[in-house]
Amino acid sequence: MKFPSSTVQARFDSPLGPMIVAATGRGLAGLWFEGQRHLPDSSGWPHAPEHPVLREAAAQLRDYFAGRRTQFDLPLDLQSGTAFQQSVWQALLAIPSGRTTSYGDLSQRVGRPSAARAVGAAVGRNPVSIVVPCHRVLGRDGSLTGYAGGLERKSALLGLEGAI
Amino acid sequence: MKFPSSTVQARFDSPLGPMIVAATGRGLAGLWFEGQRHLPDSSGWPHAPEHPVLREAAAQLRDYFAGRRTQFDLPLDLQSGTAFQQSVWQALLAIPSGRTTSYGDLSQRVGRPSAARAVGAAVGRNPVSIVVPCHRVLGRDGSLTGYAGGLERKSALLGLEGAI
DNA sequence: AGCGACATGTCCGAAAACGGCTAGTCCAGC
DNA sequence: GCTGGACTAGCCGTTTTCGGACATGTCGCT
Repeated sequence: MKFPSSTVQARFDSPLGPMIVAATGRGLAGLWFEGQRHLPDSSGWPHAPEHPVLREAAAQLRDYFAGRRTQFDLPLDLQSGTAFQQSVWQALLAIPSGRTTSYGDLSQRVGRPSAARAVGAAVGRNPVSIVVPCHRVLGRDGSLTGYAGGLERKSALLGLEGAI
Repeated sequence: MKFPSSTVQARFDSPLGPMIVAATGRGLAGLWFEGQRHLPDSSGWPHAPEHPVLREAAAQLRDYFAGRRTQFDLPLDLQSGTAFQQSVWQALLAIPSGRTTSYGDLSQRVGRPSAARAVGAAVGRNPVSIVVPCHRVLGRDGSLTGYAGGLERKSALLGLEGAI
């Protein structure tokens, strides 16, 4: 969970609570609910509400929460994670809106069939909530299992996407 | 021992063997004998022999080894160390050429009178040999004790400075 | 059905090891 | 007596190591 010193941030007020958006020179690098688990220390990042990537992200998020958008079109910077984590996060991007998958399924897709548990840990560290749809991963039996932002938010997001 | 990704390096041939010089945007950040202890991994740093700081450092070092210079005038970047290490390295800069001091004395000057041993460890990690004169520190009884570049080089430097 | 065991990558805290030390003690040698 | 070497026991920041805890799933037993 390491971010370059050039990272900038802004605040975004979502229907599910206030969020922090972060970007680097390469693209959107973070999106967290305030107070969620695994929140990085963002105190050193300058606030840049006018940053083009942050502005565009906020716009698309507003559309998403309004039900007018089902997928995002933004440059992403996922380099904050390890190689394994990045491969997992990349795999998350392939899950379409309205669909869900399981940790075990993901582990197969990533080429580590027996690392379902490690995949769970990696999914939990996803730095870009919502845009990288970690909320679309359920237990094999369909249980909600967990969400860094709280299970209520997870089910709210799935409801919004019509995947309940 | 952490250096920013913007670090650049060059090679410098000293009478005591080849050395590596490194600089960041803030100034001279490293000067090591090839193969010495605690050598950082410099393989990722671009070579920039024409970098102004590196050029000037090489020039002053040539003068130093020729006996034409007893102190250096260069911007330094010591941020690669912890707060404690930086305070120790800073204290080293106060030791004039031709003079020596002891680890215990340094520990007092740094405000940690009983941390002589920790000071020893910090001195050993000094990233900028010669310019930050870690070779001017001896045991309380005047013994050479140690030098990351080898004791021969330590005594050679002290001889050059007329401090034997 | 329910329960235990095992596989897996990463992070985090705790504990131990590791030094470019020193002051103190104790003995040989002169 | 004085000196010097060997040994000891504290000293302390940093680095390394180690043990759990996780957003799981499959297998084999009861």
